[in-house]
Amino acid sequence: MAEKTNKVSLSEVAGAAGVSKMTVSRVLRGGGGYSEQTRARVMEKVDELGYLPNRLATVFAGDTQSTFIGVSIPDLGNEVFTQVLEGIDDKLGTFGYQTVLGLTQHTQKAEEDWIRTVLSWQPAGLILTGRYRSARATEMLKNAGIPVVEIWDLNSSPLDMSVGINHFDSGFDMGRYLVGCGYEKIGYVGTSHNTANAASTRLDGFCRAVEGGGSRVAKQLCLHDAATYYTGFYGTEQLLAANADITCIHYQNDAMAFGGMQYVTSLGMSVPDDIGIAGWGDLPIASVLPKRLTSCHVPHLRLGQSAAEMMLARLSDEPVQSCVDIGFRLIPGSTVRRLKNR
Amino acid sequence: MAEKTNKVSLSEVAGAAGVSKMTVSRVLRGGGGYSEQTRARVMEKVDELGYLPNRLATVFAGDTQSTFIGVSIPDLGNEVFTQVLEGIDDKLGTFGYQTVLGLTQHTQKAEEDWIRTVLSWQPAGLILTGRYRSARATEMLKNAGIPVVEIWDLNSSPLDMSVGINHFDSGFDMGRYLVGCGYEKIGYVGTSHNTANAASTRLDGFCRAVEGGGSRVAKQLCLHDAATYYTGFYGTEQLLAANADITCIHYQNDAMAFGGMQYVTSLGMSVPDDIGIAGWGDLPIASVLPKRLTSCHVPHLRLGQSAAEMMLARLSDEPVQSCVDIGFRLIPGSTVRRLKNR
DNA sequence: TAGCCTGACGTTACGGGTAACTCAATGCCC
DNA sequence: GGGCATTGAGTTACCCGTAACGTCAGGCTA
Repeated sequence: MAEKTNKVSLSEVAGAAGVSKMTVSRVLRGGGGYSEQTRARVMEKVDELGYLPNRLATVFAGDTQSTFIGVSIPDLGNEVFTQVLEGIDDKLGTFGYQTVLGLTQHTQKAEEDWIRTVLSWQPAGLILTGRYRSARATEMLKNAGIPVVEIWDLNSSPLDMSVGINHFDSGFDMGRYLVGCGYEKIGYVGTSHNTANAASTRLDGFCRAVEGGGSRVAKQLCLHDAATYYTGFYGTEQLLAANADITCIHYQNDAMAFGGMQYVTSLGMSVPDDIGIAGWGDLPIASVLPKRLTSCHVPHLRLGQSAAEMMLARLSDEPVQSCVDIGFRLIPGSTVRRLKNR
Repeated sequence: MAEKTNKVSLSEVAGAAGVSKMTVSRVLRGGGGYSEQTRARVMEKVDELGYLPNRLATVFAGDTQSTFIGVSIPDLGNEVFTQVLEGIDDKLGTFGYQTVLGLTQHTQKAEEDWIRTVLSWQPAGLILTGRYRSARATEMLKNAGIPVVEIWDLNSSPLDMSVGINHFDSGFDMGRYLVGCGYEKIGYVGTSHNTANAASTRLDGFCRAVEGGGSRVAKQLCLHDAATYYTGFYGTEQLLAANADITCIHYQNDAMAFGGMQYVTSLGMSVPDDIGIAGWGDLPIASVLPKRLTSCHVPHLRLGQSAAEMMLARLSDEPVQSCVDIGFRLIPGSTVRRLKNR
């Protein structure tokens, strides 16, 4: 690498303009304390030399906060999270903050390592997905003394702030709805990287509702794979191979549901006459399907924006509600049938 | 905000351990120059106080490079870019670098602003999507003296390094293929945020091939919207409303192609008997469709990884090929028909 | 004309690490 | 026991901005 990045510093500009670096600093920050003549000469040299300030020095000196916000999400393959991330980055960017991305790959180890590293860069705050993390990570976060927003899972006793939805309730509602539609043997296809995450919380709620309603979850299939189209496809194949009498399948998200729907269609089955399909998340693909996909709408973009807003409010010392339930809405759709009896 | 982040510094650890901060620094970096006894006592205090190094200080002092890599992509709603980003972040993370995300929203202005800001944080390097940027941005990049990888569009005379594909050729191949299939009136549906981007370069190549082959592009529809499912759906509606005799439609990407396919299917048309559909990018959704979608495969994840590898190589002063063509592969698929004549 | 104020700057110190240097104590050889 | 390398530390300077304070000339007041 360029042995000595030929960065132009304040003092070089100062030297060129024939003033002290303090004067240059004053001109650049525009607080006054210099003559118009000096300002013009300084700005001329700034342009000429292509001076770019070194924010490291400012933050390092403790004169100001950094404008980094660390944002961790599990992965980018799941559209659910990319939408949340887009909402966050959009809002943060508008207010001059930068997103430092962390992909935790659904492991606490990766998250802990990332937190340690990113904290060493003195971020202004962190936005983290999920509520379950290692004790060491929690301790570092507490010691860091910076705002932390935990998103996705609503955390009623957050480290600092939290915005998300109640995944248990969301799963429960879906379970109750499917039971209410008259389904008695219901399957579930999802992925499982570990047991402490939002999807498994939804599954818990789902099972509770289904079993409480007198039906049963015939089979929960948790594949160790990405939660996307093809996983839904082959997961459905596996599920039906072992449980041919299942009449309805709930999926971890809409992408998997679409994959599953493609599989059952390839068998010549019809949705919802032969089998019911329910997804989750109300992803964009659902907008072009011939039948409205039974799903659960979550305002992903809004969730991300809210998280960013809470962070920004905290950073400017405004009052912040520490726990925000962004809400969800069950979408009945037409990929499950409504039986008359019941 | 916490008035004075109670960060533990080296000297505090030094004070607690009864040594100088230089000794603590030596112990933490493990280069020797201290006794086992001292090491143990220092480490004990480090753990006790929860000391986290301040990387800002190190980089600021110029003793070492930062481990930030700025990565800009147009948006997160296009799966094409999220895959690239995932490839980049994965590789960078493995080698201890952090991704600072920038979403340029397809505008040079946003990219320029982001570049200016991110450069002030002294990143180790930048990875930028696309090859067209403002003169001012280019100048800043040149002055920065850090490695820059331009991705996506192959740039044969890059600022520094480039990895991507030849979009013109890719569009050309698709055009030639569709003409070869016997289509004579072909439509195109894409989006256009500005004219200087990869998609429009593909469109240029596509038109050239189609017209050179004696067929014609009956209508190019460039919507000012996100390049995703629903845009493909309603774009197709618009296209066919005005040009009912089009027999084949090429889309900017697979998501739009899928949206379009849903629209024509909703009209009762059959693919490819009544109309041909061709996408681009070979996105995951294609893996579950009943008919293989005619498309163009691009190794997105690999592209991202290559970009990161080139960056890492440059950062460790290894020789790097400055221009890498990652290649694409036309996927004939079965959503276009092959006519016998021609 | 001394005294005070103000505008326009310069000077100094600081932050948290690290390189480069200095220094004291110890061990070892002849 | 004196000379010399080795080990285990401490000391100083520096990186780039900014806060806080100092300086100095000129204008105004009493």
